[in-house]
Amino acid sequence: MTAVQQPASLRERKKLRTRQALAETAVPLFTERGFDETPLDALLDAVEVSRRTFFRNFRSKEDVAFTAVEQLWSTCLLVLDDAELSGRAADVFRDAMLTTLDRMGEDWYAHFSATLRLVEQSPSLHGHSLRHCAAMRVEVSRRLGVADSTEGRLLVEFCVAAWRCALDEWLPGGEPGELPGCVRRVFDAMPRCLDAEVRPEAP
Amino acid sequence: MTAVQQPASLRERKKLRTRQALAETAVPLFTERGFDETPLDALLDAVEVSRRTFFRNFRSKEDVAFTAVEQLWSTCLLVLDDAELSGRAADVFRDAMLTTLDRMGEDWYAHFSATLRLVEQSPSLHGHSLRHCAAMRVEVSRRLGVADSTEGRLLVEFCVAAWRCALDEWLPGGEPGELPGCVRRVFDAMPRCLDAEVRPEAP
DNA sequence: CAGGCAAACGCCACAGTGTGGCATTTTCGA
DNA sequence: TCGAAAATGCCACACTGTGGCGTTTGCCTG
Repeated sequence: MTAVQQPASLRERKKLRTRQALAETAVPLFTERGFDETPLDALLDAVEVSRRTFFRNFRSKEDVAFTAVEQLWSTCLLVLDDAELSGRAADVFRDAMLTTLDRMGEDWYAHFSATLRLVEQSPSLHGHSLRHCAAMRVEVSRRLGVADSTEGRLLVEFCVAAWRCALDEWLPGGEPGELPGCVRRVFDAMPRCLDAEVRPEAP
Repeated sequence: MTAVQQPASLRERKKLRTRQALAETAVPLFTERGFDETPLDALLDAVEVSRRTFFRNFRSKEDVAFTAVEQLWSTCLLVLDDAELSGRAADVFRDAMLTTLDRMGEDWYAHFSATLRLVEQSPSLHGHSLRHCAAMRVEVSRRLGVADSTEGRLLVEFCVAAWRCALDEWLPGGEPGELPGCVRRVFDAMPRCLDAEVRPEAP
């Protein structure tokens, strides 16, 4: 896994264990019963945790379903911090994301794709996902140092949009090894898309 | 205003009047006291409407603050329906949006900019805004007939992102006459943004 | 114009999420 | 071994959104 193994204190390990139990239980549970149809109490009963402790670990019901997504992005931001920044910003972002994907383990891919399928089904989760993307745009802009120009802000919006498109293309299959290819394909399509022409519909 | 004047029946006029009263009261009220800090009951007391009727008119508390935004997009979709679709999809979208803006009245601009300022302050409203944009992407994709290719989906994402950037540039001033200029500027910047280079930060 | 009909309304009660207070248990460090 | 800090569980509360149901209001026909 990507999480840095910090045995740390017994207390922190225990807290992290309940966090993990909540996240790993939540995704299958929500998938089976539906996100909006599943009361939070169902998860709490399953993991045997009180509401109070849950909300100390996660900000919201949506949050607990997003562990895999947040793991990805926190890793990606670390990669960006360590990367040497030079060249086209779009390439830098794409390569950072590819590096990030390379660091993820097999189990993460399973958890991640399950999360994406879940997000597609629930409007509230979809909204949460979009908000998360917006937050990531801010962080990425800062790290790429392109936040102060129109072109820069447009580019970051564009890159995150491309990332989402790559996920859309990947999801039906969902094979871990295929995601990097989807990312490359979509990023290659970016320059072409501006010349896309409308197709007079004929339904 | 953009709303088609349909006197219709007395009943419908009455219903529409309460809808309008709610929307026009909501934005200043939320602006003054903060969106999350203002209970819905405060608005209901101000307009003297029961909760039941409120939720028959609006789907959520966020929804009532979005009237101006929805007016814009419903008009824009109508413009797209009537427009002859040919040429580059990005240009078609930009021109449709410019036409739409031209149809809006002075009072709408005031309501709209107030709404945008409100959205910037509240996380939940911001999330609602992003979800609304996603819904509009679907509608625009359908109308432009570009939903079936990677380039097409990328383009629509890109266009809506450009629209949001234009709003960001316009908002500080907020003069009605300046928004079309912002839109043109940002759309002109789209091809350039792909070549944007990272700037080695030096904090 | 009278009276039935349907739509809109208001009131009530409920489920669900998220927050704060407070006592209790568990863990860390001295 | 003991005190401090942190995590937990329990309780109560505010707020949003929904459904039931009786009542009012406007519409439309005889």
